Amino acid sequence: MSTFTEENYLKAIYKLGHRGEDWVSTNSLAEILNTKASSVTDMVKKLAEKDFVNYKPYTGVNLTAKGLEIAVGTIRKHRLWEVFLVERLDFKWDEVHEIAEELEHINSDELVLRLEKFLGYPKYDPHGDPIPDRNGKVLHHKNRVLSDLKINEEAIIVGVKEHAPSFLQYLEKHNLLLGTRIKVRNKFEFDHSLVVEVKGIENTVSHQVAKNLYVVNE
Amino acid sequence: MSTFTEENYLKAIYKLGHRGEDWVSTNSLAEILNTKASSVTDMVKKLAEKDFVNYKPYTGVNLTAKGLEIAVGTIRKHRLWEVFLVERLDFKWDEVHEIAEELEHINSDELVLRLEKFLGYPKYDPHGDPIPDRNGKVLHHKNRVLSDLKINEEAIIVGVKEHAPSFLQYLEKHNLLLGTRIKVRNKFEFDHSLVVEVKGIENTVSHQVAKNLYVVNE
DNA sequence: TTAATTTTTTAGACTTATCTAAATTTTTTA
DNA sequence: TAAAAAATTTAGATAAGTCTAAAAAATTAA
Repeated sequence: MSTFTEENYLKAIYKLGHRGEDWVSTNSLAEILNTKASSVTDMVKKLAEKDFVNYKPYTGVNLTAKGLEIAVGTIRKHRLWEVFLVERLDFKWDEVHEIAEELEHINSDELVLRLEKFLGYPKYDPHGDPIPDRNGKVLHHKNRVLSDLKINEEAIIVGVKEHAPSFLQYLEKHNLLLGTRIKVRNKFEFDHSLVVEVKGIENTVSHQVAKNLYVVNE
Repeated sequence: MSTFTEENYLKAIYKLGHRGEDWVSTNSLAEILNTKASSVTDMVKKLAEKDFVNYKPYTGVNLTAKGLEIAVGTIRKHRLWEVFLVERLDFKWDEVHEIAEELEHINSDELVLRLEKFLGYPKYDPHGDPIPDRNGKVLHHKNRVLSDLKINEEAIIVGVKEHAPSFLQYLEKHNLLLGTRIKVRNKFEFDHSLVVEVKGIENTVSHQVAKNLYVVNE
């Protein structure tokens, strides 16, 4: 069994660990968990004792198989609940993160399986993030972002890297929702902004936006 | 704001307080909360400081308006989630208590309102308990139990007083579900058991069962 | 390659919720 | 109504998770 807090630590380690480094640093964890480095050190030792993480002093942590299972399980629950909130309760995609952050810690395997079935076995959450299956398998297909595209390349928006409500609201206002077909018309070296065509209309998009939109060709 | 634990204390005080005594005793709280009297004393002082309860040493506690609101709100959430679990996720009525016990602490007014709408504004949970409305109003119509009926009186089962899975499973096996029309055929002074007729079939029912079934005439 | 800076850990303290054991108050009973 | 029993509270400890301040280790830079 793991607690609310432990699950949040494991989730954070998972998210940082899957973006590069082999060892996740104390400081980076403190930052995304909104806590202090000293608290992280304490907690990480407890997680190591429970065999949820490997911990090397002054180096960092990474997940054991046991820790990985809990982390992915928590993310799975988070994303399934987000689908429920948006598709069944009519929340908007920028309103669900906080609530799902609580719901993800509800502890019942049976509940998750039935929720998944009720929702029709969705593969992605409302932000385009893949939902891990019951065995912890995650699809990782989102390797390109809008700013990677060349001039005249066409693609479809399939996900967002940034989940801040303000970003999601921006996308909504600018017709840049998931599933939208988009074509790069021009790119500017100076500020890395680009001109894109969406539904026949041209618009300028900043680098900040372009690098946070996952796309696929086709 | 109130914590998980505080909500459970307030709920417990509400349940005990609405069954008689003006002041709920430390010991009775300890018993239903599965904790020790000394822990209850500590907690109750903290609740009094937050103005959730009135506390008189060596006498007991009762709820303030603020405490009542939290208690009823928590019960409202619990019962709405139970409806969701049974009606949408196909759980059985004897499987939902534990899960709802966790879900009831999720903190979002908007979520509760949308869940209630999604479920079609149900008035009762799967055990026949009334769901408080958004203003905290609760229908209290279940004043009679099966053992109160006289010989040849007829009634309909509308709720259960006891929620233990073993009791609910017993009722299912004996066709004593909510909505069932029932007629008392005989009553025995000796052990207070009674003979009832359900769908033309006669069956003996123990006092233990009869006093835990809420009924209404007609 | 030593000094300065940054990162990480340790030490000691706080809060919440709990416990056991002892003390106190209330209630019961003889 | 005084003694015994039961209920309640206090005192002192513990565990989880956090904090600040200081010490130690690692990294960067001159």
